Amino acid sequence: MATQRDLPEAENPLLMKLGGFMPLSRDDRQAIVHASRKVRSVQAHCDIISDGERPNHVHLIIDGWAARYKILPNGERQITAYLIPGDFCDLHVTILREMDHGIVALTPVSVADISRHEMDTLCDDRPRLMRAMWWATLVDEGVLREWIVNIGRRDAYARIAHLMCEMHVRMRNVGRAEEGAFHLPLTQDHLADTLGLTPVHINRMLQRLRAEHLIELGGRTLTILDPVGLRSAAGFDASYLHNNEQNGR
Amino acid sequence: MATQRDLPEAENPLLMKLGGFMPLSRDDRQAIVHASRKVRSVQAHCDIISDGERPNHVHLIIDGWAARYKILPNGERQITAYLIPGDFCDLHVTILREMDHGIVALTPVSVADISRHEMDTLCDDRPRLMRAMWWATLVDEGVLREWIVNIGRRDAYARIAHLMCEMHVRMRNVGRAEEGAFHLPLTQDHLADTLGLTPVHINRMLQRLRAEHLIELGGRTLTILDPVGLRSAAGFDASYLHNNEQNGR
DNA sequence: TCTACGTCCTAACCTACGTTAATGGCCACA
DNA sequence: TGTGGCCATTAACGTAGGTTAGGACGTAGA
Repeated sequence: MATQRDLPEAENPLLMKLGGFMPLSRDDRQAIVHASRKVRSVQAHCDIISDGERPNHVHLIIDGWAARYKILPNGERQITAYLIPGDFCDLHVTILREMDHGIVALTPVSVADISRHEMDTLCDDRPRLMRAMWWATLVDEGVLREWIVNIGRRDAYARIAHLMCEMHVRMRNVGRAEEGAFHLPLTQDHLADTLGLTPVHINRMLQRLRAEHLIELGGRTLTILDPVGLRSAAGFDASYLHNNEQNGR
Repeated sequence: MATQRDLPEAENPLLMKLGGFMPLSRDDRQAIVHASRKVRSVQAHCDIISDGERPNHVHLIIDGWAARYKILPNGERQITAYLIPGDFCDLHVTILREMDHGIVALTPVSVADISRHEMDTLCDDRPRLMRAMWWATLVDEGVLREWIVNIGRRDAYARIAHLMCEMHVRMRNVGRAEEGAFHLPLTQDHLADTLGLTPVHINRMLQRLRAEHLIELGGRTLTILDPVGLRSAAGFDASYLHNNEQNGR
């Protein structure tokens, strides 16, 4: 399962992500490449970590999409985050007794398993790296807050547009988007479970976004035809993503 | 402004909160009491930290209620968290360039300002304490996720009930609730801005919760008359709060 | 070639919640 | 002893989004 070939630096998504926050030394970069060497494959639709589990490793997404989700007693599902290359599933969850939610692969996913010990030495030896990973968790928290705002205070149309804007920026940050087009492997059911809507209504709003020439969506690829229009429909302000580079485009 | 009298241990909410996660040594306890000695008062309705600010200190709520909030371009407000005694406003926000939201005092609030330096030495010298504070931030994250589930997938009635259950557990954890009654200094407008509803509809649902003898609410005090009934109306499962003690009651 | 299944799409109808607006209680302050 | 402001409450009415139930299409596997 585990391949031992190191990813070339240019393809390492964590490197790209953290590099967008602060410049990293050659040693820091190599330490990251080294830490993410043990890559494992997970099939689509399989849990990477299940609710109630107590993981021994820290899991880092190298390739593919995953979703954090919770199941309600009545069987309904709420997705609380999307995880894309460069995202940690459970950066410090070893402190808690057990997972209070599950993480499922939406596509075939490559995960790097990083042992608790390896993580500790990484943080101890490389304070700048630790700082960069702190930054990443704080951004994740900011994203959670923005999702609350999104679901709580925007209508269905703006909600979808906002999610698209966010995922576009995040995909660009790890070199997974170009020219406003990127891989969005979500069904309308996923979108519904993410945004607190029904699949039927998601469909209606997608039609509208298409009719207004803001997006093209098909074959699991999203193309943003009119970035300015989409952002204004969403009321999107990227500052909560705390990127160094100029935000938005 | 700042009073120099140390809070007696029994009244220090952070001590109570962290103690609910792991037993703390005498030295750890004194370190916390010492760190929270510089207490400052903030009037109700004033920002403790404003959007865009870059705080120099870490702020710890010692007494009173505060709310994290974001304002949308159209002027609407979404509250993304309630902060009660023992909660940090911005535990590691010094890493980010600036705040991406504001924090407002809902009642007169006592805040302890802890300098960045003091925080660092606390973490360096007392690894157990650092671990306990990690735990607290992870729980905060879990709460954010649960709020997404709450707003996304529960109806208005269950949403309100769920918030009440959560705040009850959290208030109990810091010794601020007894016999199912506690101080809830929120207007119906606050509840609306928290739960993605309108004040009018909040009112309707409160009437219903009262009519069904689940709660009493008045004079800024919430009394939970029927804890089991309220929890079942909410679909509340406290495991996301990761307490040591038996959850729920 | 047929069947099974997942996904997208649409239509008709329904309801939980929003909107607007008015009333009354309470309390601080003149 | 008023008066203004905040807050809770209620009613009448409007609508965004939910529900139910289909049909069309593509793909996988027998």
